[in-house]
Amino acid sequence: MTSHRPLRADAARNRELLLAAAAEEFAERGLDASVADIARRAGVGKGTVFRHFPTKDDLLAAVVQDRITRLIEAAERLLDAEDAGAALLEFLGLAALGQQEFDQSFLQRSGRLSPEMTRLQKRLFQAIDALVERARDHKAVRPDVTGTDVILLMCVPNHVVGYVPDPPPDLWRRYLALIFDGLRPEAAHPLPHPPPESL
Amino acid sequence: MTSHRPLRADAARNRELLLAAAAEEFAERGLDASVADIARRAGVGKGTVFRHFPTKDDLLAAVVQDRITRLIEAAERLLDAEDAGAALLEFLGLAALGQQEFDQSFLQRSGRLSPEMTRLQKRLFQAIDALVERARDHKAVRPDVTGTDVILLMCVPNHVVGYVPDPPPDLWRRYLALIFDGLRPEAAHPLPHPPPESL
Amino acid sequence: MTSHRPLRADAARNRELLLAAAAEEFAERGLDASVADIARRAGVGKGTVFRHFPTKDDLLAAVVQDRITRLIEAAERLLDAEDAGAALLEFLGLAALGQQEFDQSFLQRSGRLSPEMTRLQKRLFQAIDALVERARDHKAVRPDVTGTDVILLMCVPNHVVGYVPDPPPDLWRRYLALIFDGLRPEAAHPLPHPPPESL
Amino acid sequence: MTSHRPLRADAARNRELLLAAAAEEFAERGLDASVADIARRAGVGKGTVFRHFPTKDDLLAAVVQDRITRLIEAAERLLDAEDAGAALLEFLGLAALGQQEFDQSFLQRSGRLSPEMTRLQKRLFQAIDALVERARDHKAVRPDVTGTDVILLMCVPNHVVGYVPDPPPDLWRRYLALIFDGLRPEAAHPLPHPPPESL
DNA sequence: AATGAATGAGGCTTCATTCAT
DNA sequence: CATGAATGAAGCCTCATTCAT
Repeated sequence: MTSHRPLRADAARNRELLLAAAAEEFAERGLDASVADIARRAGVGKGTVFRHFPTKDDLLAAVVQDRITRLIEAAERLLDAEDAGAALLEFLGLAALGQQEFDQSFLQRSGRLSPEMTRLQKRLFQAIDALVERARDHKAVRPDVTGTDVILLMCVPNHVVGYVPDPPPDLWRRYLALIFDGLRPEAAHPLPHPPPESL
Repeated sequence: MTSHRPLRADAARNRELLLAAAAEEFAERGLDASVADIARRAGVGKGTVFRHFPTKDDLLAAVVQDRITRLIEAAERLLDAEDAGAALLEFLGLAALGQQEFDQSFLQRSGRLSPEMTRLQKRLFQAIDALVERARDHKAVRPDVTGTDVILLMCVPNHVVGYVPDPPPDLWRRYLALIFDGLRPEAAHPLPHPPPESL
Repeated sequence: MTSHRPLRADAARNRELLLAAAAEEFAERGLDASVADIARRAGVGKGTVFRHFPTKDDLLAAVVQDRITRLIEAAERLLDAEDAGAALLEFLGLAALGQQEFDQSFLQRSGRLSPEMTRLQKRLFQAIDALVERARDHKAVRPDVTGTDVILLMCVPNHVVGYVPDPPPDLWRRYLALIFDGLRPEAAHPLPHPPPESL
Repeated sequence: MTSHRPLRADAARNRELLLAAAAEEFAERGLDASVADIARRAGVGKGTVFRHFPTKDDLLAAVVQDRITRLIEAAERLLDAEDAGAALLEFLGLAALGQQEFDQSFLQRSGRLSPEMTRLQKRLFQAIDALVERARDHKAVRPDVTGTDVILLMCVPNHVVGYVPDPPPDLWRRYLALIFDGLRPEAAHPLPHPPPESL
């Protein structure tokens, strides 16, 4: 997909350096991270950033695509797990871990996504839907919870940890556990509103 | 506190228009919302913003103070409610409702707050602590949940709704209910990480 | 001259307050002194400034006119003094004293002066020319020095004192003395350039 | 000092263009000269100014440092001249000539100077002190005149010429000569005030 | 007539993006 | 291809001036 001619070795390496640097910088500084800082962190010139990614937004999109691809792999792999509840929990853990502080803002901008990204997003959402359905079937998750709910709650652990001044690196596990307990059947009270149709 | 002489009628009106416009603009665009846009939305000139709020940060602070003050009132009033669990739930509902137009990100920046704001923040947090303690005493909330946990989760319902394209106005209730179910004793599983000490 | 209808008593008083405040503020802060500060110093509203002086430049012009008028009086009075050299020195002292720190910038803007100001300026210059001529006739001043030279050097004492951090209030007298010694015949060496024709 | 790697050819050229434009603009408009005007005069974009000088103050500092460095060289070189009086006069001439495009108002603000600038300023002042002392020893200058006096009077010739509408380019020589005659022993009258201690 | 609120042009600075080297 | 210099739009803020009260 979108397979342009293969990059020269050093160019490919720069691309990876940039993606890594951008991910870290966006994580630390938010979407206002400056291109200059990203370039510096990657050890390349500012111009090189724009050779690889015509736009700052494109760079962000590439970072997001990277993440989303890994999430798809994880989700699809976990569909074969034995314990459906544990599988869902693990997926959410991987999602939180992989995004340490990286705001899932790509969800927000469904509108402006590239076709490629839209495709990937859809595939991820389908995998999550399937994970949730299995967990629901196994009574690991309450029946009134949908895949969309889980998608929306997926980024909560990292988000709330962002409010803590110097957060311990595993603090997100606490909030993932709390959220997940809310998805279990045991404490389920009727939900006052139906789930949203689509994202 | 900070009660200067009463403003002229039109000035007072502009101040309110500005606070409202700023709250909306900050909610929609985040903290990067431009002063010019806020001024336009309020229907006043750029300079008028600075007559009322010498700095963009001051404007933000005023919006936040507005919100926080209402939250304090609600929390302290609900401390006298009969049903401690229902009181906590209602508080969280009021918080979500009031914040529909405003991301609670001010919690994040304890560092740069004015003394006045720090004072208000502390008072709000104490009231929430008390609400949670009462709810815990009444077994409406699991024993391993702290006030700080609730403070951190408080802004989740609105936050996740922000990811939904054209959200129904009451959708947040669904996610508040899910979160709250996670706080109940019934589904409690051991939490893998202690709560953060302070914010 | 420019005798509009006489001002009401309080208006006249405000005009004086403003002229005094403006003179001080311009002296301390330079031409960047803000109208708001002048108004505050005079104890009136900003709007009142503009009622009396349509423009900040007009206010400055009025201050200057005030000074220039007093200088004219002094110069014309001193034309009758016995000792022509002492008279010139005294005039320069009065000029420095009266302008304590007030930059003689009106000289600089001969172009944009009002007719009234041009008239006054011309009258002042004529009086100074006469003072210098008399001093020259009495051998108190070297023969190759003109009135224009003196006009140009008139503001030097205050100007250089402006470079001293916390100047003693009479420091300008030192530099006036040095300048004046340069005008005396005793040390006169040939001047390498003719005087400018006009200002 | 502060010798970074050599600039690219075009960048070096722009830096010089900017320094020249800034010197002219500051000379004409005073310290309020706008960065935009300086950029326009140099024929570069506004942003380029900030690439070379992060702050307007830094630009001013660079201009001043340029001037001051040349003055130091001149002063230290002239310390070896035979005729001490002629040396001082020549120094003042060079100062006036070099400053034709730049008001020496930086002397005024010892407070806000960078350490580097303070160092240079001190060195210049020491050299001038030495020049004056030698001239005094050779009876070329009256005994009651100090280096500080000369420093203060140094910028007078250009300053007064600034009041003349279309000044001939060498007019400053006339006023330097007049000032210098005031420093000679021949016309010395007792000075009514001691010199300032320091700048 | 006085006040001070409102206005908007203009100043300094940042930063995504373009382009000469 | 990579670099970093140049650009200019856009942001925050100040202040002379206008105008409703």
